Amino acid sequence: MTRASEQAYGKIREFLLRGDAKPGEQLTEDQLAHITGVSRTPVRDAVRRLEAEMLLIRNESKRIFVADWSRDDIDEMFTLREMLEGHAAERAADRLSEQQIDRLAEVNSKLHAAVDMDPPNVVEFLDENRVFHEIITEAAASPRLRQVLTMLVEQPVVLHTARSYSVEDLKQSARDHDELIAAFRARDRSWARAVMGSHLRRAFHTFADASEAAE
Amino acid sequence: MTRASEQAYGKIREFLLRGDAKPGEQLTEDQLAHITGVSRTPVRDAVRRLEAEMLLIRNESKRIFVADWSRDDIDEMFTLREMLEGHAAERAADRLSEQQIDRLAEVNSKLHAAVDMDPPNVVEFLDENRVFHEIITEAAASPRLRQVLTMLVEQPVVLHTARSYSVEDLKQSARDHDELIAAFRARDRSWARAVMGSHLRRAFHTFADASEAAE
DNA sequence: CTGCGCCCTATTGTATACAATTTGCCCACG
DNA sequence: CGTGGGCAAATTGTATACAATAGGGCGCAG
Repeated sequence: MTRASEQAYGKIREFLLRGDAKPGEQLTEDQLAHITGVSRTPVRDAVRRLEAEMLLIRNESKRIFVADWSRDDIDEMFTLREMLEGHAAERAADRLSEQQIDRLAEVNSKLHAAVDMDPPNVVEFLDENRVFHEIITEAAASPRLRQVLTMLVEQPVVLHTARSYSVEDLKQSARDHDELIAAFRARDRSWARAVMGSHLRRAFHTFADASEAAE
Repeated sequence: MTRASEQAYGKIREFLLRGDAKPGEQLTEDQLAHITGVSRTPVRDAVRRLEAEMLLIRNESKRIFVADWSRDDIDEMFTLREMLEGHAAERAADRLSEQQIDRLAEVNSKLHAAVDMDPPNVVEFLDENRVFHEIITEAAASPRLRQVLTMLVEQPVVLHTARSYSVEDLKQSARDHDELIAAFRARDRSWARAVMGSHLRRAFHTFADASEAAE
């Protein structure tokens, strides 16, 4: 996908992640073409990708809607991520170069810094968090695993809810990363998997609690 | 995807699974349009789907090639299936209706029958096997899980190699299914997961042995 | 007033022409 | 003989017009 198609993908994704469209709302290819400034052809490409990531869904007659995930759906998403990223962490423990581990440490220090700001810079936190996890997924050196994990992308509701996380929650998350780095330095597959597992499972509960509190 | 797009997908997939194109071979959209009898537009849709299933890959300049999987790649595929289908089996154990379990038994009896023919009907075996696993995936009632699993589809080389499986290997596979059905009837999640795990891991070794023998 | 069917409109699907990019070749030049 | 530049051909990307299909509303009959 070159310029137009890639641009459409990026713009629509941002549009969805920012929460500009309500879950369940219908979108049309024409609308999206107008928003992105390209024709329907590349928009259709972008929509296919976003469908695969399940940010968009189609009804029985191919119309396009903004995905609407229940709490159970999100639970299931974290469970799948736990399995797959746990596996990725195991493989990464065998494969990460020292430089890559240093890079993880560097990213995580930025993440700590974002938390320590007043107020905490949650957007920065989420960005660095994504990079951190991507480095691990990449190091797992499994094309299928990577492809599958890109589909289990953060949902708008999760990103939105993250803005109300407590500083303590964010700090704990960064500490998890520290421990993950320690596991990698020790080349301990099982440790890495276990930390990743509890990291993601706690993340789910943090989300669920914040989500309930918001109601 | 309606007629043309769906038709293109089906024909190209069959084309690949039958092994009509060699791994690593380049294909062009025009060629595929000619083969499928539709224009490039729906072909491009179909190619996107087959890319997601990793039956096709693109090089750095977007040209299309038949995927070529190493033994390690296939090992990794079975490992991912083991995790995900193991999880699916757990969920299915809680959710399968009695009728669905009966249907599994019915499908598996056809599978036994296909094995008992002389010579064994391997194509029929593989078809019924796929249906069997799909029923379980469906019963897991997790859209993401289902979507992810459809990507971990059988590779041409696996289907091709299956033709040289011994009758005993095929029988063992059908027996695994019998045990899985027993686990479902007992509503025993752990049992179901364990059987699914060993079933798929053995399937990998059966493949790997047959594959080596062929060399 | 209600239910059914038809038609018009909204929306997605397909074909095709053209644009952009990439590849590979050929030839000039060192 | 090798190497690099540039041109032509092959291939993918985009726009647009038209086709097919689904949905919603309106009128008519009961």
